Amino acid sequence: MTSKRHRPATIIDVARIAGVSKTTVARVLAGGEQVDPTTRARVEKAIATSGYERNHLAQGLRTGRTRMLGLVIPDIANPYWADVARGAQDAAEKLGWSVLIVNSDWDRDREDRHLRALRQGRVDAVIVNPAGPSPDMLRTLGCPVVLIGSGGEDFPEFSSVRSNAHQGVQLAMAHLHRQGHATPALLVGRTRPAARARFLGVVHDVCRQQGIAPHSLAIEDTDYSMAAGHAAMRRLLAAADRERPSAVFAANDLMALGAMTALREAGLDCPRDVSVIGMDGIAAGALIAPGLTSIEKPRYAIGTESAGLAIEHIEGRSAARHLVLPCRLIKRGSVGARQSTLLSRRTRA
Amino acid sequence: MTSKRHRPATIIDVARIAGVSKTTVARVLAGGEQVDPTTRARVEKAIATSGYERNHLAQGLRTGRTRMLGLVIPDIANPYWADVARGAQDAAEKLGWSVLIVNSDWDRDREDRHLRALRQGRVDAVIVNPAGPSPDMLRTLGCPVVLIGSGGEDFPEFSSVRSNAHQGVQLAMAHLHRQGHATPALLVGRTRPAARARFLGVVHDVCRQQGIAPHSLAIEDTDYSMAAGHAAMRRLLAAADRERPSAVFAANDLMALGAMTALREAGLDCPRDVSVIGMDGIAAGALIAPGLTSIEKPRYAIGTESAGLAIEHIEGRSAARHLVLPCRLIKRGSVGARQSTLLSRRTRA
DNA sequence: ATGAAAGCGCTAACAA
DNA sequence: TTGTTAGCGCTTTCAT
Repeated sequence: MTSKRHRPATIIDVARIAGVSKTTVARVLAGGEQVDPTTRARVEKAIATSGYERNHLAQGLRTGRTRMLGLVIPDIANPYWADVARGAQDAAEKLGWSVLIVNSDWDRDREDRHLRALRQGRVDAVIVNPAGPSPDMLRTLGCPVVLIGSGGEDFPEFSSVRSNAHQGVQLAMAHLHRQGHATPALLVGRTRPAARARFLGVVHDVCRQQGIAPHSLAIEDTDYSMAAGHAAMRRLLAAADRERPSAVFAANDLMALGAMTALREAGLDCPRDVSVIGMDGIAAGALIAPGLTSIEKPRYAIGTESAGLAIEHIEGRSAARHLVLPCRLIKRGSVGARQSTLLSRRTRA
Repeated sequence: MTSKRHRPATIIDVARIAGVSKTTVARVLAGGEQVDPTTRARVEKAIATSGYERNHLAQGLRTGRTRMLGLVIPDIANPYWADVARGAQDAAEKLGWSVLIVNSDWDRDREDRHLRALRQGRVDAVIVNPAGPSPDMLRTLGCPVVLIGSGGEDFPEFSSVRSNAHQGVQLAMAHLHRQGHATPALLVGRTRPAARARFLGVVHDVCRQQGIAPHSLAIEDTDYSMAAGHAAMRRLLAAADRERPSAVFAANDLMALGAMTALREAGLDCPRDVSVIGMDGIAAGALIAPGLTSIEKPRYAIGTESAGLAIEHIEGRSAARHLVLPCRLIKRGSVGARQSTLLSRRTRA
């Protein structure tokens, strides 16, 4: 009387049941090149009856491949990064890979620790939004690295994927322009100087393209939060030295939302009195009235593309590549055609 | 002249450098119980100079433990589940574990496939929000299972973690009651009959506790979306056969947001004319004016607790347990004190 | 077409 | 306190 074993079946169990060697089972498992159809059938039956499932750990140890990708992002609870993660997962899954997600919380030490941990035999490549520029750490990882986010192209040796900020800003400015708002006021965050400079630089480029004098745009320096956007809008409305802008372009949606609140509180109508456009395309923008017009970054695609690139690199194809993905204009109610000055004066009184 | 090796260092390399056996190195790695301080120092130096990092795959294969948890949720891009995931990750990380997240998209087949894949030697336990009731699949997994979400307690054999819907509804009803709204109208989704029944059941229980006749509450059956909530509110306002409710209690925030929009369009003020309370505590609720008062479910805690439970089970402690975590009232502007009928009539006219 | 045997990097008896 | 040895489950030569 043999005692029943409760441990998962191994390749050896299958071999015994089928009356073959484990090599043969392995061959069947591998998509079976040269195995006799009869043998194959026997093995397959044995696999089914034993409930065998391949042990990825053993396979990984032997082959040096885990078919796992590491994804280091600031925070999975942030909707932006959650979308990126979902994209990476979907692309990976389609190719039979998994994604191990870790959070850096924008902290370089945490990021480094995670990168180390991921490489301890767990993943074949990492996709990372670098919190701090630490090329040395990345270089010593000894596995393919794909950089995502704005800092990506600073390290040409690694592949990178980012959204096209220039084209996004252009989309926004062109849309405003078409509605008669050639010189919107700008709401920009000052807390991240690099991001601020990048944003303003791009806006100026676009202005020149559209034949607008960059310095005719009012710039209101503020913070990336809704409260800050609210305060900035109030300042803009209170400024006695210049006319009220017909439109406001906020560098993110949170500020745009704050601006809209300030407008409402001031008894002004959006978009009739002031149009507002944001960037990011956060979900809340669709839930308010009027809906927030915004520039949506290709979050999901950043995920899918970076996963694809990572897997490509692991499989030896291709040198480092730098992908720049287009943004999209989400038209909702917060941008409208400019009223004639007379009309807007009248409604204001 | 020895050629330089570019493969990662193994325990054997370390042993050779330190002039000891790999067992000794392993002992140092394990937190080194009985190793001579001198030897230990030599080994540690060897570890540092070689840049050695433990191979988790090999360790896992040998010990049968991966220190990885599988987390099966409907969708990581859904903020609710992203928060749960973050909680699980944080709790796991604190104990030196990792979490492998996969998405079921509320599809039973996908869920089953993922569960299978996770068990192929990758994770030591799974935490799952079951899309369909499939206890057999879970039983045959051969590893600890923790169920999260409403269906959890249907399988007493597995540990479960869920929010306390009863207490949450009680919080909402009590808050409304304190503000003079004893009999709010209910907005409930009809698409998920089980959830609908559960919600109404709980509301009725709470009514009885508070001495309110359950059937004095108007019930508007609708859908879980914002558009549906909007339409439902309009029906409520148009109903000629009963007075306009002083307050509305929506079974989720999306419906509540829709209701608020309908109110505004009808020229009514929230909360002066009609108070609104929702459930979920979504981020958008804080971004609109007035802020949406809501019952927040303990998403993050569901994650941390379920990860803790899973790890407990793996380490052999404790039998199945069923955790029920409290909800929290987020007071914002959408619920206000009831106006006297006279007053409300006047403002309406 | 099939099998025997070695070995991936590690841990855990057991021995010394 | 330290070392020897076996083996986790798999893939991969190399024989047959």
